[in-house]
Amino acid sequence: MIRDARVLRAGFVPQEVEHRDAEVNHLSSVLRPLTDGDPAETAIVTGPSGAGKTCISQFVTERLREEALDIEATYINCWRNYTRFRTLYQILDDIGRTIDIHRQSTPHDELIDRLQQYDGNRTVVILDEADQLEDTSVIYDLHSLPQFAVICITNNEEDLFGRVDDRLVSRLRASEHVRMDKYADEQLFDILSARVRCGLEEDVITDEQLYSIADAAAGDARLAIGILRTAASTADREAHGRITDEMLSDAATAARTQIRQKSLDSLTPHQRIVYDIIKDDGPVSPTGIYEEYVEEVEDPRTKRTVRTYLSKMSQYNLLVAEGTSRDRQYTLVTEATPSPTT
DNA sequence: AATCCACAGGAATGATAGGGGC
DNA sequence: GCCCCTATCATTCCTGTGGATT
Repeated sequence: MIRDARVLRAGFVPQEVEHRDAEVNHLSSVLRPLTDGDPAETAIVTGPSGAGKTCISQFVTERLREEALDIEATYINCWRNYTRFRTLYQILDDIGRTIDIHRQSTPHDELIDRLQQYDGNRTVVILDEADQLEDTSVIYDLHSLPQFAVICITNNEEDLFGRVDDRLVSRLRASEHVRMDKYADEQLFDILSARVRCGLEEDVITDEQLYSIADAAAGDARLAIGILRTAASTADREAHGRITDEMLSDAATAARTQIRQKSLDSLTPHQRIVYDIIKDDGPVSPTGIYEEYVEEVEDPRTKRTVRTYLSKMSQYNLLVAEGTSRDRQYTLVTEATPSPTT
């Protein structure tokens, strides 16, 4: 029933991108100078999650590499923990300059020097989720090196600009912007059916079912494909000839909880306790949370630290903060469960 | 209107862990 | 084993904000 599992995987870059011609052309034109060996501007790609930012960035760079021999590309996901050191390290690793670098005992400056001295091919560096960088100076580091072309991918450009220093902001504002929106349901449907054509046998899933996936995913292509993948693998495992509606709705909830679980697993015990307090007590004020927290643990951390936990968890989309100042309250992110119809 | 209070989050600092060089 | 490096986490101090209190 599964013909080609690759096309359903997260991170698969298709041969043809649906409904993103303008954005693809725009980004291509920014990177075009590279094919003549010239430096290219920094590009910023913004849009909500699952809008195809990562996909078109990789698609464009791959196509560029088909056209010109001497272009390298490296993809870095800055999501979580990506410090300046690790980012630089990974870039160097990808271009093969880490042979004699020791993971834990090399100064930053040494890494920068390596990059500066790099005299190999022009390289496209895709910084995915760049707004998640702990230390945005990496962008600055790269920006000033002509042999690297940078694509910064971010959900929200203000989040990114708010965290880089002023020198860079003005330069980034001047750089090329590719803005993307959520997919409409029909577009999502087209994307899904293209994947189904390559990935699944015939008649495994109906058009109506694809529409209901598109609807549940609310414009998020990554989520939509995730749902399709999970449902397909259930059907495959149970040796069912086709995907049932029940598998689909299970897959939809699974896809959501999976994302949440991943974030949850990365919490420290103390953070987890704070999370559970909010889960059990519903909307709580920061002081309420802290008092409860002090009750529950042996060696409580400071208030400031708990505040850091709270803002971290909101960033991970586990919590939402409502209200400002004194009436601020924290709640768990309400599970969005869009119903198939309506 | 002035003041107070709870809160958010930046910056600097310190403690601790772990890898490599010697 | 000691020294040097970085990472990571917590703490302390501090500034800014906005609603509440007087």
